Amino acid sequence: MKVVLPDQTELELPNRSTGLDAARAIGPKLAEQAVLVRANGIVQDLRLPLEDGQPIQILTTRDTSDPDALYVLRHSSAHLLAEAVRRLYPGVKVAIGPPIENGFYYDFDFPEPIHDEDLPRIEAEIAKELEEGREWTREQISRDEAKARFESEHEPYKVQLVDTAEGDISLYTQGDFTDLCRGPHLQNSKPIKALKLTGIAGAYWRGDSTQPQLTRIYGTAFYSQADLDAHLERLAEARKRDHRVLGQRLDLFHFDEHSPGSAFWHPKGMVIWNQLEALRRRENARRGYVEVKTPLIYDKALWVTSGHWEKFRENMFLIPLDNDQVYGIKPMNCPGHMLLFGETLRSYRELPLRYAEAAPLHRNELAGALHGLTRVRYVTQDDAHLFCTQEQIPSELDGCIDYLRFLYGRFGLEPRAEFSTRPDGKLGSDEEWDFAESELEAALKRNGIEYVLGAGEGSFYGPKIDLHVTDVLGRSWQLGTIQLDRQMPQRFGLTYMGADNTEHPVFVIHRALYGSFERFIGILIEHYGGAFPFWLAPVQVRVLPVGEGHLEAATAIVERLRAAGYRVDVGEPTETIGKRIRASELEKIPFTIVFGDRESEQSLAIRERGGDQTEDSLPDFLTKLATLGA
RNA sequence: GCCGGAGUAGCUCAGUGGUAGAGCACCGCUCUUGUAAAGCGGGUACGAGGGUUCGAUUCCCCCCUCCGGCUCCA
Repeated sequence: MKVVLPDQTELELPNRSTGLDAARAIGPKLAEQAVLVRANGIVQDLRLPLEDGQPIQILTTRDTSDPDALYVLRHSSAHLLAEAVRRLYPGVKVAIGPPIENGFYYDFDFPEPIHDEDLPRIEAEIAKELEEGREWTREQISRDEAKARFESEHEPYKVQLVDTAEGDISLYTQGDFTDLCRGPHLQNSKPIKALKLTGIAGAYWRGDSTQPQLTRIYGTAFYSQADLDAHLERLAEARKRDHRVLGQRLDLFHFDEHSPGSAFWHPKGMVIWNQLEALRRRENARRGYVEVKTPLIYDKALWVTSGHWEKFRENMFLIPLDNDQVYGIKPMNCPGHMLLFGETLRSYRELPLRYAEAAPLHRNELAGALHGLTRVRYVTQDDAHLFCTQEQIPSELDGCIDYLRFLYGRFGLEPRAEFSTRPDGKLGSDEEWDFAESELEAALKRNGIEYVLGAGEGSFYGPKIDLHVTDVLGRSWQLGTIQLDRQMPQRFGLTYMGADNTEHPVFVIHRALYGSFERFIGILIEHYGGAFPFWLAPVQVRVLPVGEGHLEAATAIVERLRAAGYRVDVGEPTETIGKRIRASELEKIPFTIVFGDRESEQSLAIRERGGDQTEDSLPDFLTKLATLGA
């Protein structure tokens, strides 16, 4: 047989040769440093046979930043962790231990809880393993054999995994630890030059909250200590961009224990909010939306009709009244909009009817799920409900997608699209979902949007197109969403009178493009690292009089700029000019004007955020600002 | 909600079974400033409740909040 190397040369090999055989055929050094092979672009264990004619690429310990090379390193590291834990904690049961983005974890069922202080001890045990050196061997056995083996080792989680696995089972052994594992793995532990355990957390077996909770140990590993150091440095840098840190430092918002999950918006934070609101209003109007306002609380009967009582009650704040009635504070606007639409018999001439409302919503999120602005209980969606005929669905979806592109382009955000399909416990029939899902998927394809499938991730009333972005800590958050809903209008008995003088069912598209103001602003803070573009900056220009004698002239400049509509303040000369410039930089104000003896309205000393300095007349500066406006 | 961790001044942190300290911020005074921190002085704090103890910020219990995960979701 032969395989094709990356430089297109062909390598002749005996039949059934493995990746390692191929490496050996090229050179002993390569064989020693090899960590895995990419065969036909797919990662494969070095111990597995190649196929005739395949293009192959051998990755080595020198591919220190290749994601696949890191993956295999970390996967093997997870096995070292398990070996160490089994030695230190007799009676522990092992579950699973995969590599993940930036590291790896292993889930254990400990007889006694372990704590942060245990980590150094485990790390030391792993260091010992690394010092001794470990080799991985791979074997393939039948399912029955594997099951018997893990049963005799009293590893119930492994037995369960075997039960649900398909085909033969592969095992990897290093030291005295054998794990059920698909691989691939390193040849030996030599390439693991830096390994660090990063934390302990609870995690449900198989990600299911009805299953027992296991103890997850997180760690990370690299091909060099320098890479680990750089990784930790990046984390520290990311932390500085964290919207919770910047929100405080830039005086944008805060949280108080008297209302967990509900932000207090400071004046500077409200500037950003209001800029987003203005953009939304302007663009909604341009795109044929109409603004409405609906109640915040409704009786139980409304929530029963909408399906929220059945599907969403856990997340709702309820208000019991004396007379056995219960009211619920709205977690979504849709039921109110259904009532509004159904208030009168609608004509086909009125459709599509696009109701927009950015009302406060309250969702009783689990206490442990709250997270800065990205997961709050008091949430404000830039919500809209598009009531339309079946025929209008494609064009309405196209309109939403166009709007999305416009909006995200405005901020330079590049979200990932996810197509979320029917969940367990959906409302409505499979046929209705077939239709709704096909409409959404067609819209994605028609508009050339790449997406991943979120099977079972849809809302209880309809499938969704979701937009996700990643925060500085690598967590993915959903922002915008477009959902097609047949259920809600049906439940509210909504119809329209067609041109044929009969009543037809109404469809509703639920759509929020920012998603929520809170989460969107949280993401923007991190996206810009607090250095907002001019049109969003809470303070756009600060004027600094050099001394007391310049305060009056500086204030006049401020007034001129304010009159032109800009957000401007003055930094009074209570401190040295150097210190006030520093403060202005730390507050990330786009322009700082220093005004002293040398300046006049004809020659302003203008410092841009970051330190660049120019000289400009006030009228020219105003002209320049106009080009930066929203 | 679950697992683990943490709550000391506005912020970042130190510290103790005998009621606490620093830097920054803030306030006052001095200086009168030229593109990322001028000098001196000053005020302010042990998350809530209960217990052990002569005495608890410190030890124990419970609650709350926050942090890292899990689950869940804009």
